[in-house]
Amino acid sequence: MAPRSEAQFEEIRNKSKAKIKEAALELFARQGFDSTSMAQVAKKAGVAKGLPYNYFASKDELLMAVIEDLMKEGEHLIGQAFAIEDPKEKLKHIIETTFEWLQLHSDRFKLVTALSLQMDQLPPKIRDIVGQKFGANLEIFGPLMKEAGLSATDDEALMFGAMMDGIAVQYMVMKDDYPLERIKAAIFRTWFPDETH
Amino acid sequence: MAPRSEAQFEEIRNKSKAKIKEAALELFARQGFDSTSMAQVAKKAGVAKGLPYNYFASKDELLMAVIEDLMKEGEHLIGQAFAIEDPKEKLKHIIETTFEWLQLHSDRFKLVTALSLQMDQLPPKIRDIVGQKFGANLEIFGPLMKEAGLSATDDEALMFGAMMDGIAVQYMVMKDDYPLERIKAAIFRTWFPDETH
Amino acid sequence: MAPRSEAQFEEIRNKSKAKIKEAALELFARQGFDSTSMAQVAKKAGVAKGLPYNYFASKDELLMAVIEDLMKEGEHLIGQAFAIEDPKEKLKHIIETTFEWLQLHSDRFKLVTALSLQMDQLPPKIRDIVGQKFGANLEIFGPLMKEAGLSATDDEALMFGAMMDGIAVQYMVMKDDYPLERIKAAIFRTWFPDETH
Amino acid sequence: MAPRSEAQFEEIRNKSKAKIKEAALELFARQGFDSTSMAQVAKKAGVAKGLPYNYFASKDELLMAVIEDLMKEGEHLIGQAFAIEDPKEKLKHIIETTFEWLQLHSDRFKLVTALSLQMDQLPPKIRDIVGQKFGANLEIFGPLMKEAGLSATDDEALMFGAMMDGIAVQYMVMKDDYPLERIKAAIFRTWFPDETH
DNA sequence: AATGAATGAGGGTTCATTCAT
DNA sequence: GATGAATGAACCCTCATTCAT
Repeated sequence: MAPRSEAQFEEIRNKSKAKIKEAALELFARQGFDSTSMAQVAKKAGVAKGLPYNYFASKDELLMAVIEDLMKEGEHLIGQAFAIEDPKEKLKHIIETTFEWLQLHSDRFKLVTALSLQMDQLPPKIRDIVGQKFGANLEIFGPLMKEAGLSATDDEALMFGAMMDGIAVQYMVMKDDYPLERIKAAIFRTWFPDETH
Repeated sequence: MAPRSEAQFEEIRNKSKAKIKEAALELFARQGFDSTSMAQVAKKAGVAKGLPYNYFASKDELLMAVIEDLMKEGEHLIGQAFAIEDPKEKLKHIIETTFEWLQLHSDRFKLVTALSLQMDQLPPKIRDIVGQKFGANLEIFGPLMKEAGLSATDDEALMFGAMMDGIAVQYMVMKDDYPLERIKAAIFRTWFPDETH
Repeated sequence: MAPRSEAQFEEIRNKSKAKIKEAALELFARQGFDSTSMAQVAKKAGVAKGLPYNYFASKDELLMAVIEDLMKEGEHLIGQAFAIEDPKEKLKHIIETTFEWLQLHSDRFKLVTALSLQMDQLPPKIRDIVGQKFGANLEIFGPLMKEAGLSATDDEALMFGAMMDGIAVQYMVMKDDYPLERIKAAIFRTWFPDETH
Repeated sequence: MAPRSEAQFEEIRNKSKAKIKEAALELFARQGFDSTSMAQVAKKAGVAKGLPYNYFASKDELLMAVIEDLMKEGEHLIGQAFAIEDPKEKLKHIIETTFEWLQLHSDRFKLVTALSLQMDQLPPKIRDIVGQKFGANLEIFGPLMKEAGLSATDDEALMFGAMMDGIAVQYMVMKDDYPLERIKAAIFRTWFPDETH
């Protein structure tokens, strides 16, 4: 019989990689990176213990791939927001999307945050990715708020960014005990008072 | 040698326990709980590898003891602040102390935050301690700000608390790259505009 | 396409087998058998990871085939020498060829020698091949030297054979640090003093 | 109860280290280094799987320790021989000891020889030890034979040394099929003809 | 109260081998 | 005949924990 075509192999590979990354993301996010064993990942992905190593050279590389996917997703979202013309709408959209994602995927936020907290002992490559991402977050609200006419100073933007991060962390930790909807409403009421929500 | 009295034994025990907890706190805080081995703790404490198990039934129990001490410390600080009469000064003092401690002991904040993020799989006892602490944080600023005449609504207090937590996390992650002084100044300028700093 | 004839298939098979054995020989010789993976062999041979198993039932069988080829090569060389009439020339030719091959293919000698040293746990078939070869070496110089009038006794031949093996091992280990040319010259000077070199 | 004294611990440690090294030597020698697992070593030594790592940082370090012991033993033997005044007796003693050890411990010779053959991929430290040992062997017979009035030239010494190595290798491989006694007798007859054996 | 040698489960990783196509 | 994805046993090593002294 003829061997499979390159395209077929490509598809198989992609599927397996996706399965593994998905399992890894879920487990890393829920239990933390250190507390997740490669065997667990393989099991959850429904593959043999050795397969992940066909696709990822090490546990660290798997984490990297997972994080990279996450970052791409994040960039995609931001990208979509930046396509919006109206500055106020743009900012609103970002805030809204953030809340939405926070609720939908708080585990993923947890993973990134937990990694950020132990950046010192992360493999350099991961450290770079995560660090750069975190730095970017800091600078995102300043221009946006100015554009939207919502803040006169960088300081206000800084504080706003801190608040958003704080909300995220508090929600990650407290989950259903956290008044996410209330604080979201409060934010919109405070910064977009004219509009109806 | 005369047999030691019960009190003497007690003192020896307490000293050993203290040494071990101190070493554990430092290592857990700096390297993370998972990345710290009991052997490292013992070595840093200057005791034999087996001794920690004379006082703490397991690594988890040691963590618990360490966290409990940390919480006590925190309560003590809050307690000091609450001794202040003037509501505005009380709030200012808490904020200032928070910043001070953040700079002095960001590692400890990191430990607690990292633990909070993986609460699901923490031993129940630790989970309770940490969770309760985090919950308390949420509720602390509301009354204080109202007392101090700084916020009309609970929502504002909620946002303020989130911001403080956000600042903490951002600082833990970025350390010297974070404009801590600037944001601190901005906070005081915003919430305590009359006064000189 | 016309269906290929049996002969064509045969040729294709032989080419693949040859490619794989060649790659295996080179890698086994350079890195050792244990340190060479089947994946490496396949890659070096330019075939898929599974193909070697179409031709060789296991890594051991592949080794066997490689060794067998090596032995055949050796026998061929010996055969050529034995075609020489003059006994002295015959012996000289063998010695010279040995040195030549030692320099050219010390890696292959290394492979065989290394295998010989762990014969106990070699698959029986390999053990037989290697063992028999080694035994033959022992007996080869006796008749030759007698024929050539160079040694009166079997003992001298035995010592001569040991020396040749010793030179080989020492050269394999020390490579360029070993005075191969010098010892070769010394041998000829000692056993073929009349002639010029 | 009082803890054991430092001397007691020292003794326990030494005993365990010795047990482990002994087991390792035997297994490495018999099966080869690569083919021996740490679990096997532990089992043969009668200790738990993890204990060897209390004493040797890695499998390589264990090998190093084993080799070092072997080298020390070798040096001790040579040292004893060098205490002999009469040059001829000295040489005879070395040769005799070599044969004796070869018979008694051919496995150990095998280990060192096998390692020598794969020096390229040995950890540098081991490579150095083994390489230096092998080099020393080359130079030992020259002075000795001259002293003993047995060889006029360096070349003869070189050939003699090669022969001794060759005998060793042949014996390691063929074991009981090898005429060790006969070749030993032949050597003495050739180089020490005056004496009776 | 204190010591540190010893245990063994479990984690990351490799690789010979199989098999559907 | 050929491909390479998939399997899983086995390997090296770490570390929480136990225990005799």
